[in-house]
Amino acid sequence: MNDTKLIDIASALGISVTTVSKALKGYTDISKSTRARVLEMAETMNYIPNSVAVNLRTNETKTIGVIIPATVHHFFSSVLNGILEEAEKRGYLVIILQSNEKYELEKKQLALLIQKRVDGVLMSLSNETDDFTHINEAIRKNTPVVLFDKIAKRVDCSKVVINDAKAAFDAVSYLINKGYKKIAHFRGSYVPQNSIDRFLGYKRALEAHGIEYDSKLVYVCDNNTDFEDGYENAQKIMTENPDIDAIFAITDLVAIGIIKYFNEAGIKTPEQVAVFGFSNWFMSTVISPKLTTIDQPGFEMGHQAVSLLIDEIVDIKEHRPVTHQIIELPTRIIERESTVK
Amino acid sequence: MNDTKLIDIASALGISVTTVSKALKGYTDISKSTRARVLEMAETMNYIPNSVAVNLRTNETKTIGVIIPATVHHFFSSVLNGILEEAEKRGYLVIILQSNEKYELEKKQLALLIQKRVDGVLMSLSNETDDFTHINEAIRKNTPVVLFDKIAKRVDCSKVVINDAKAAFDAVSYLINKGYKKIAHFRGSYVPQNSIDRFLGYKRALEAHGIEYDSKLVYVCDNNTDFEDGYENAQKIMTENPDIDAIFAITDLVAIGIIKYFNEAGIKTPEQVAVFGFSNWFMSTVISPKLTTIDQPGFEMGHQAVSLLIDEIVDIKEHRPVTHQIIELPTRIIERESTVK
DNA sequence: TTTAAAATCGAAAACGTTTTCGAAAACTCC
DNA sequence: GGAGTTTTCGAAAACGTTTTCGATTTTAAA
Repeated sequence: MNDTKLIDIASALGISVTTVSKALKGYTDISKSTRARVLEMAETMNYIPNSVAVNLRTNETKTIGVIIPATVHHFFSSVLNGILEEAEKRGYLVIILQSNEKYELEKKQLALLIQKRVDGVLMSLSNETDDFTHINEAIRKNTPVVLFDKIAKRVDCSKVVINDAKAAFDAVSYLINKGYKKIAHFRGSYVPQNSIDRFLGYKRALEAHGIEYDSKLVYVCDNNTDFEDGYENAQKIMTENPDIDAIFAITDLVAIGIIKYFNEAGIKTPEQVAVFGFSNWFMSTVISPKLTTIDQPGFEMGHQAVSLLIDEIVDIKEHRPVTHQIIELPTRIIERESTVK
Repeated sequence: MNDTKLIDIASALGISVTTVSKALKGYTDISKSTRARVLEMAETMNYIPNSVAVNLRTNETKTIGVIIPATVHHFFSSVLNGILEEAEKRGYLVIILQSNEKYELEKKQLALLIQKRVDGVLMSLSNETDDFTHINEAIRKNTPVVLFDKIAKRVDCSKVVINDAKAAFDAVSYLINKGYKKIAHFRGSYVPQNSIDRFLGYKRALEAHGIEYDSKLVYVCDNNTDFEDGYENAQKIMTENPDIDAIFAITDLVAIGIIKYFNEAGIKTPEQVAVFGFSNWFMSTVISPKLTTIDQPGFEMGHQAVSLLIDEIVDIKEHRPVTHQIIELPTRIIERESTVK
């Protein structure tokens, strides 16, 4: 306790706090000799500046807030690692909040972060949010926001995303080119943009290859926390549409649920029905057969998001005009066993 | 921008900032009527207190820091979720830092958190740290620290742990009771307490059941990020000690590496050699055969750690004597396919 | 009507910095 | 030795709150 403050150094040296402060910060109007004395005294007295006081005076906290919609697992885990690494590199701390896919909570948490005076916030939208005034309000108040992964096209800010529609299109085209003909889709819920986009990619790929889209082949998996959804819908589809030969799943998690059911039910993957996942999560290489999937660069996404955000923070601080960027990270198909006969 | 401040409300109402502040905080020496006027004006002017100023004045930040040694994956992911949930419930924000198993980084990050004036810090030690002066220093300066999972017995603070030695003892005893006789152990590196304790539990269980301990049957897996270690050591042990009939692995991750190798090499699990994991991570039920493991309550650990920490924070604030607790969370065996013939 | 008690308010100090601006001291140059 | 420069320093304001303590006003009691 009893941290040493500027005034302690000042009185120990018989000089003013002003001089001490300037000496420590390298102002040029302090003589070499007193600067040296201050530095030494600060060292021996183990001086550590009080960040809160500095924050108040300088009006910046060197802290960014992050709101993620889901529990820290799977994909967000990678993003978070990217965020933490880049933030550390740039000298910022990060406060994490999770909205549990609830709009009201997301709104409250954003307000909390602003109240805490974070310098900026990174967020991925909850499945529920279709009103963006809280975000626009934050931006209007000069707290920069950058959206990642689950974004809103209508919000004017920087974003880092993948092209979900294209990735899905590629995935389904791959399946078609491999000779699969009756391809089902296990989609996510109806609100999130990436769920919509992946569905559209699926649909367009079918149409582009002259396969008629059949709405009976799309099943909804809106539980993001375990693979039960994929498991149960796999069971369902095999009684309702036993003649499918491939499933394109919205996430690796549901894909794994599917494969688990198939394994238990004695349905051969990929011989009888192929399975294609999405995200390239860690366990997609653990399961057997190993899952073909789309590599979604979560770590890189976290990196870029932080980078954009901090760039914008300093632009604002230096009164430069801010320009919003939309970074689209490349995805690629990771071919493994679940689609290769 | 241009947040409204106390003085704005005050001058709008023709009263002093003191009165406004008191009215907002419910002081009893403000009349009902002016209090009502202040509240209403604060509402219409959309007043939000400046947390930084409050922090400076009250000398608390309502923020806790968390230092985890490894990337946010697997076990720490669960702990983090528990931390976030409990912290939110108690009105604290959480700043996350990861030390990447480096002592120097851990030390630096702890100093950073203290400089930032967090009210307390939660940490799980890096594999490298065998010097605890940085932690003792933090505690001495009145920043409470609670250790979880990877702790140091010699640091005097609250801790929340599992009994690694007992859990390992139980696991190995279970294997012995199942009739396995030549049981290997894939241990972690030499410094971390839980690695040591699990090894000791293994050794004691053997001895308690009259099986001679053979140091040639313990292999070191010190890479915590993927399952290559388990995979490679599995390969190695089957040439060096092909007659083993069970392996007790320090984590599910290495257990999965083992199973992957066995699956590829055509070694039957558990018929030829059984595999026992540790932690009950998500994918232990994904792999085939499903993994028998020890359930390590990560979420609960996060919960309890935050709870202990915040209790201590308020004890210190109210000048009550602080008492350090050590909470030992129960573990249990989850029997699945990898050990049941 | 006077006095004591209670209710209501505000001035000012404090939290620990940073930064502006002016003053004093030390040089330079003739 | 005096005018002009350059170095070096510090007083004070500011960031936005909270809280102490005294002052004033109102109410109650006598």
